[in-house]
Amino acid sequence: MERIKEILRSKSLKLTKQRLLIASFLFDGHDKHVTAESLYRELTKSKSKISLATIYNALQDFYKKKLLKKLSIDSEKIYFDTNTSDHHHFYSKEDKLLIDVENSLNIRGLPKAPRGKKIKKIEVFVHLK
Amino acid sequence: MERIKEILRSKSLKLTKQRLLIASFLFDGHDKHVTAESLYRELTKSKSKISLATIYNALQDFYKKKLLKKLSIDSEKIYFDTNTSDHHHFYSKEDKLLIDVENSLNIRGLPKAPRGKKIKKIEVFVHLK
DNA sequence: ATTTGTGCAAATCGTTTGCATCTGA
DNA sequence: TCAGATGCAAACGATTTGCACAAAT
Repeated sequence: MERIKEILRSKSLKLTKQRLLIASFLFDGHDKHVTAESLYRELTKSKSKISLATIYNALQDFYKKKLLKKLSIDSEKIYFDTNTSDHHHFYSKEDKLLIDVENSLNIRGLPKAPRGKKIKKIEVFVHLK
Repeated sequence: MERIKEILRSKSLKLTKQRLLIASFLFDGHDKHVTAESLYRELTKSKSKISLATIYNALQDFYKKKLLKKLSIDSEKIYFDTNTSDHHHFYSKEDKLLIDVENSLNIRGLPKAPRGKKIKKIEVFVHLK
């Protein structure tokens, strides 16, 4: 728990009951992929009382402080990834399944970015069936 | 125009005024990336009368008939691509710019798909800044 | 004549926001 | 104390849908 508090403190995020609840779940050492909805279901499963709006706010706050990565793999929902390192994903839409693919990928043959533009990041989604 | 009609007929899509308008614009021989909104703006720029709902319906119909590719690069909107071949994209969120990257990409180091799953397609988005 | 498409407006869904109230520093 | 967080409910924006009317086969 002190580890969790330290994470929030290091980002100047106030240690509220709700944020501690969310952060404890997200940053338990295991990589996780969540949506606001899935996180809400998970946290309210136990007796915890927290509103969906607070979840949305917290996810945005954590994302802005770079504690989470945002994945726009599907126009339907926003996924957040606790693994903030450079990596890719397997995605199964029907199973709502996201699996990390560590960045061992070697991509060759990429044209250079249009003039005036730089490459910010390369995102590879491997869609499964 | 006979070419456009043939495209729709080959997919058993009725030749309505609105679909011909949309298809003529989309399949003019140049690869295009559109959203429902951008297409609506484009088509109503001239005197053409067409409703946004019809655009949404037509895009979905064309997509289901594989005349368009759907790009979920951004959780905010759905982009449709008239280039239905296997290829990738540069994307600049701020410029709302999508550029095709022909499939000369060579990706190595990809882990095998989880058991029971097959790879449907690999989508590479190169985010620009 | 029958099937299919169109176009409104209303409904839906994920997400954001306004605001009164509460709470951590 | 008091800036910042919470939690409703209302607002939002993109997309979908129900349904009466119109058009294509």
